[in-house]
Amino acid sequence: MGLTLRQMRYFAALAKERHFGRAAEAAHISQPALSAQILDLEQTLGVRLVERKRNGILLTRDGEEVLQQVSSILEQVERLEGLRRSSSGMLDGLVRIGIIPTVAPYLVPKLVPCLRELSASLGLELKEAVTDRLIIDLQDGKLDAVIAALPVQGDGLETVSLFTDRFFMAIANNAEAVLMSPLTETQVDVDRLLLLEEGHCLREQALSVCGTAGKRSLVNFGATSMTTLLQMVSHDMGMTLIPEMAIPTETARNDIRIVPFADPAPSREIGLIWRRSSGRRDEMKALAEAISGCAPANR
Amino acid sequence: MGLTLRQMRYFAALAKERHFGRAAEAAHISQPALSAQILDLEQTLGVRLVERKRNGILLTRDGEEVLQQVSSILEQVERLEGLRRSSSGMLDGLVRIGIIPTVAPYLVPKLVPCLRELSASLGLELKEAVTDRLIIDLQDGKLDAVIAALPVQGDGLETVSLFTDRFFMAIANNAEAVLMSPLTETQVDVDRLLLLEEGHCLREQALSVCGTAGKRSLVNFGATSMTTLLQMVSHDMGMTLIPEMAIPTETARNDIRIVPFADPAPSREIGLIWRRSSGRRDEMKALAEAISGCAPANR
DNA sequence: TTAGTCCCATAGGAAATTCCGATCGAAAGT
DNA sequence: ACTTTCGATCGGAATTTCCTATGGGACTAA
Repeated sequence: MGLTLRQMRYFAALAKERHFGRAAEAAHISQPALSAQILDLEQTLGVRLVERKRNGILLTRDGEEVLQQVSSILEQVERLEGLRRSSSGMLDGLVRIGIIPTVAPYLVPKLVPCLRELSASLGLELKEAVTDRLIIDLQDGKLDAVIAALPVQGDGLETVSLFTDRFFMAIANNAEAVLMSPLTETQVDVDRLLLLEEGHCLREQALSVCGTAGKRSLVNFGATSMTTLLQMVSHDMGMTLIPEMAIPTETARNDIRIVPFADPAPSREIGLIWRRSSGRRDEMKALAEAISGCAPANR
Repeated sequence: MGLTLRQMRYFAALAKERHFGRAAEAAHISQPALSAQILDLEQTLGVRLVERKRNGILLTRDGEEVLQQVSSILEQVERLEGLRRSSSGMLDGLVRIGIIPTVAPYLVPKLVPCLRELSASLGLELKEAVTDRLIIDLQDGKLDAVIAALPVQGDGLETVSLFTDRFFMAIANNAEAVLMSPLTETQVDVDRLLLLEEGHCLREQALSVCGTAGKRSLVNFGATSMTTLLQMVSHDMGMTLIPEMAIPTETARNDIRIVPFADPAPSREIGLIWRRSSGRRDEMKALAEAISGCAPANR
């Protein structure tokens, strides 16, 4: 076939010992075995590498040249060989996590210090995008895990729940409309419901919660983020569904009123998703544990 | 044992095709064979390299890293493999030749253009030293061939004659001593015989020619070169043996008289010497041919 | 659900490579 | 000539690699 590491290793030994017998001993093989491999190497290279002399050998000029290259190769191989990951504890190296936009701003600030505490040798790389995009990237191997609202569909994915995030309604403090608390879906003025743009799962969830499955001709500004949405709310342009985890951040100003829903309060389930084939099930479970251990405490 | 090129080649194929079946095909082996080698590689490295998915595979981050190294190694190996000397015509590459001091100055000027004409792709590296030194270097592989006066002794050497170089006597034009021409050895005033320093074969040859095998208490200035020697001659400090090939160069000035010996004229045999084990017998024969073809024409 | 498909892993035996011990042959030294 | 040294060669054993056939998981399509 052509050129094996075995041949190179033996050749290197021979070049070092300058003697077939001793080189064979150093390589822990018999002299004929080494002899044959060297012969083979010479043949495949089409070059005489060593000069057989009475007292040992001498490298030909070609041999010297080849030795250079072989040494370099062996060195590199050795470096590669020394790579054996001790497959130490879980959560090592770089982990790339994708997070949906209606979770990221509220979770990330808690998540980062929390995970860094879990493992100092953990590199985080975060990406924010809508669920579909994240799932594609996950399946393409561009991400290691995704944090999104369940359920999520896609081939070869595995999922674990992180926490439940209840929904509330947000309305301007000085709103004309008055909402009873607790709220029932019938009270929602669908025409005044503000939504995120297409693609955000929260948009669909809001529509679902407010029982507007049918009538789809509603005012639809298509905001880009929760923050934008709530800015619109505070200007009394309407009302919007807000996840519990977003409340502390988004309602720091006091011009928004949060109205709870009547039991059973609607909610979304935030989960961690990864490729089943990644074989990192245990790591992911540990990661999920860490996340849910710090996330709900964001009050 | 650990890490073979085979594994790396298969891994590279797999990384390229991202599919075991296709990679196996590309590598001209069966899918299980490839599978096994990849498994082996993963085991020896102690790292999961690929993620097996329903539709093909995905490299893990470790896999990407390993691929980098593997590619580099394979590239280097390929470069090495492409080294196969076409073992083209003889006399290629660099040839290191050692020449004794009483030949070099007169032969080299002819030799260099002559050999360059023989083969354009021939690199010459010349070294001048006394025979013993040259032979040691030859045996150590520091030289490829030696041009010296025969016979030469040393293990594992092979020899071919280049040409015969007759001896003459050189004496000052206005010398007090008068020499009959042709000369017989009895006419030589041994006390006035000038010699090169120890180590030069010409010194011994001169002593031998002049029949001074026994009496060794002669004026012995120990000159470093023929040129020095002849300068001494021209100042009538004595006479010296001069090889025919040195005459044109050394007697350009007209203050030296060259006196031939009576038949049979004494001479030295200049030959080419190389290691039998070099396996370059044919090249050496060709080289010798080239040298003797240009050398005697130095008149 | 059930059958079908895709894809990689495993199993078992065949083929190729590599290895060893014994021996040969060339080159020097005694 | 006799011995020593050292690499090459030989024949068969041990190991590695390979192939075909099959298994088994994960989706898909009835």
